[in-house]
Amino acid sequence: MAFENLSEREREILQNLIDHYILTADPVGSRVIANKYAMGLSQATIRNTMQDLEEMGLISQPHTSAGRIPTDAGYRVFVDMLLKPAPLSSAEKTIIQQMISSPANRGIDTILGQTSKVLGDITNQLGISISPKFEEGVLSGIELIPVAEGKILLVVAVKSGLARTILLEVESKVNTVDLKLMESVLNERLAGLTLGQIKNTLSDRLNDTACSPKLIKMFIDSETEIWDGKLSEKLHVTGTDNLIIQPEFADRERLTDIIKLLEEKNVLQSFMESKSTGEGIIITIGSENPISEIRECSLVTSSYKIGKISGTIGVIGPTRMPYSKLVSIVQYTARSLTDALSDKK
Amino acid sequence: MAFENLSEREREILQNLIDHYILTADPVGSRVIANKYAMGLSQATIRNTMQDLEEMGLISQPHTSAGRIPTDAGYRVFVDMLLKPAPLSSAEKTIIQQMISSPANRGIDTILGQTSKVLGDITNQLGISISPKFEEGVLSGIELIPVAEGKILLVVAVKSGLARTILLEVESKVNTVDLKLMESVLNERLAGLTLGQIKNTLSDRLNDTACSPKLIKMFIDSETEIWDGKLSEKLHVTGTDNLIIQPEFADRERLTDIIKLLEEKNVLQSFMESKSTGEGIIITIGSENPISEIRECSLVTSSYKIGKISGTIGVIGPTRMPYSKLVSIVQYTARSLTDALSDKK
DNA sequence: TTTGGCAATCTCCTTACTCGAGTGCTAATA
DNA sequence: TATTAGCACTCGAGTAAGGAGATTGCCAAA
Repeated sequence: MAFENLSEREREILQNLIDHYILTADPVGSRVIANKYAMGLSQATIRNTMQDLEEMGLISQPHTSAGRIPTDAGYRVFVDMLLKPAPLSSAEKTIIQQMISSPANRGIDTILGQTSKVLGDITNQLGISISPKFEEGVLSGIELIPVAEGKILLVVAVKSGLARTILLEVESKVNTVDLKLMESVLNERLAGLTLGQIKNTLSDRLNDTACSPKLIKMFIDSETEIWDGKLSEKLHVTGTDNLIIQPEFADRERLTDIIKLLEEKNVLQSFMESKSTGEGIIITIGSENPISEIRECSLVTSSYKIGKISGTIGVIGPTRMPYSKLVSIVQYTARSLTDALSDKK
Repeated sequence: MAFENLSEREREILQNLIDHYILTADPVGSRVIANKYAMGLSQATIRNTMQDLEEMGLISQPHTSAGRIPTDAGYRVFVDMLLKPAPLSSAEKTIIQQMISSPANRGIDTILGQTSKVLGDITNQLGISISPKFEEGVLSGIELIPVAEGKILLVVAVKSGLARTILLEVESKVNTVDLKLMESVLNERLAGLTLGQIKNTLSDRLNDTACSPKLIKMFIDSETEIWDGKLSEKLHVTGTDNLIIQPEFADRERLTDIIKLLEEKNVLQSFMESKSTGEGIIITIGSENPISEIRECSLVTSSYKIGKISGTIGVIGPTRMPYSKLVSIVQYTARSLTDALSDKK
């Protein structure tokens, strides 16, 4: 649908209506727009335009004697054509920076936890962060460390300076020499590949080696655990309480649905990862959303980088969310996060 | 308060009342008890006894024309004197076993995640699990692995076969020889101590060594991150949706309070850890609880062991919870968890 | 000691009704 | 032709009133 040919007046009214609705959560009537937004037009005129907007499917009436509220399509137009990102206050910038980068020497996990927290806090929505997609990482080295009888710690180091560790089990004792051999074979054959590539070709690559079959078996067996990013990628969610307060979640059932979704984690995770690619901000509005539990919510997502690996952060809230503010916040946070993480490299 | 001298009848009525209230969440009247629980007594007699119980502070009336509901003290007496643990069905046992122990080779974190999930699911309450108290662990070995320019992966292995890894940063390059030296010094001086002990005495123990001062500095700087268990202990919470459905959380404010608490994690964590010691089940009822957000909730906790290190699991729900069932479930789960974890040793 | 009976109490639900907000339409106006 | 004032109409939210139902406490009888 092409809404580029909306008249100036139609745009203005749509904008004011949405602005006001975002603030109050109450259907907006012509009176409010005429008075509060001093457009120099009478209520009647505004009513006429509102009728037009309704015919176009951009706004709707909950019932006859109520004002109008934006439809998902209305938000879409608003976001695409009318959105003016709201600048962040310096206080906001400071707090984002502080939360993300304060104590050095913390794991990326902690940092992402902080990120989702700061997102949740300053947006008053659900703040989300997802750890980097390990599969995109290029292997820089593998280390095998015996930690106990039958337990071996596998360290997978990735170019951007990330490392991942997994405790493997192997039947009976393992000879140190065997272990060292295995280690060097792995390093030789796998270095420079992305973990994703390794995942798909591992068994081939381990075909003809002099390594202990026991160890090879262990590797093949734990293939998925080791190389599949999903298992190590974590979803951090903060600010559920913000959601509960929103009038759109007064309905208990809708609330339980979404909270279940948040606990499930993996559904939301794959969806968000599929969304955010590249630099920009991506906004997904209400019914555009494939996950039924959040059909009445919008997402604002962006991605951050650590070296060449990317991850996703974002915000979820009711479709009636302060988009202009959120866009700026998410964008700024994503950038800060990228900066913070590359400092450490 | 000594309630040992409750008459047989008083006990029976209290028991029936609580049983019924747990089921329905509605105040229980004399009529229900007389009919449903066929005690061979008239309503009037039961009313009399109920008055007595109310005077003792074990039950109370929400308002004049309502039935009675148990007070916290009433639940206490119920739990201490009248509780008969309900046996688990074999289906329940199976599902607990499966969830906890299915795929081998998973990290303890995943297992604990599964544990809280199964607890939440089969109890219909909030399932909680906390990772083992690392501080109790006895160091079995330390390993320092260079993973990238200025980044060193520290592996702390503990006797029970657990290992913890932390990515440390150090200014500029580090000589491999220095690293090896540091490693062996650490192993020499710290092996056999618990991490808690190390935490308190580390700087002393590193006094006069031939190690690179740069590395020593790194260790001293990151002291807390490395040895403090709190940072690596995780709290898993599952089943928030179960809570929302409960009528006692119809009040939005109470709900937000508790959800904030759950997101905070550390408050709840230290409280639960302080509770569960040793083998048994510990039940904390409503106002016995120091955390104000859960003054209307009860906790059923127990602890599990991995080697000599212990951790906590449990369940949170409204004081009106099916204690007899929960006790059995938590107990069985804790034991299964201990078993599952020691299998792996 | 127990029980039947009864007045009293209080919540919850239903119904009816008013108030106010907002619309859409029509006719007048610029 | 575009805008506006005026007005009848619609509908939801909130309030008040009036039962219905449940349960109690107490008294007198068994």
